[in-house]
Amino acid sequence: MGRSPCCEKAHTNKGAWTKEEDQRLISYIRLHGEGCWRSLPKSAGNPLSLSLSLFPFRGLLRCGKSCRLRWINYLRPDLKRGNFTDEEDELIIKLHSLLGNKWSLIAGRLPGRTDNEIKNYWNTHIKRKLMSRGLDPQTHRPFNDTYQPPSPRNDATLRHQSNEIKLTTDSFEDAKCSSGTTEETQPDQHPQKGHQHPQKGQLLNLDLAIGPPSQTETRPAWSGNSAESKLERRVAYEFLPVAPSAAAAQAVCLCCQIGLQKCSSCSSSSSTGLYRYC
DNA sequence: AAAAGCGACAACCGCCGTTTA
DNA sequence: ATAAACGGCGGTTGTCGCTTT
Repeated sequence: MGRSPCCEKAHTNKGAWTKEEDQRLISYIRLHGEGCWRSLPKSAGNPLSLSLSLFPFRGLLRCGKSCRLRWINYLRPDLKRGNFTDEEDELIIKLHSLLGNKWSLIAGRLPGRTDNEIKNYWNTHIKRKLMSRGLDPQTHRPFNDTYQPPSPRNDATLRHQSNEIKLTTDSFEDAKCSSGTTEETQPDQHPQKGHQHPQKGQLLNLDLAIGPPSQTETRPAWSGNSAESKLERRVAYEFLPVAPSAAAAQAVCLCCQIGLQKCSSCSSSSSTGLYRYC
């Protein structure tokens, strides 16, 4: 019954990666591509490999999970290194206000950035930045504002919504119908002034389906049937005032929606394109 | 110069949904 | 049908380097 373990934990390394290990992992992925992390340590660590020159990844004593993390967060060639720009800052803040701590979803909107990187950056920089503005980093509302918006920020709420989505958004029609049925996700019902969530009728197109091939290459956002991808769909449709097809025709891209920059699809102005997913 | 404090970030841990034997 | 591993994610921790005292 069940599978056999991918690696013997007693014989795997832990802690910081060495340059040698990195090189072995890179070599392995160049040969075999990403994915199949389960088989990676076996292949990469196969002592029967003929020579180090032919099998430079030989002797990689790491568990597949660790290899995946190292690759995704550090070794991937498309990673953008260096400081976050102000635009990225603001985008992260906007996305966090909508998605909560869904770092992978947020990272999917920031080409070359990883969820771990964004999470760390959030905890070390943006939290403080928001607090200095007098805003609660979790709710994105002023500290003296006691209203607790029912949003996807709360994990329990998330799970609840994910379950709900299974029942309500399995099709476009369902999504359309359900968008107005859930009390807790009606942003326009917040009684207080100054609430930052977009109003119903103010289309918020996160463009989760056709984003650039950053991290989404291996995770097509709309194709899955998981609770997560359904949640993405829900977020995208949350504020749709009309049928999705009609909404798509009117859609304004994310960058324009949050006021970062204009783009040719949404206005006559040109765009420099960093977040231009239109 | 040394110790303490702090910030940044890589890596680990544990959980959850999915897959597979 | 079931149990166990996989893959992915978010939260947390450990470590390193820089700054301050």
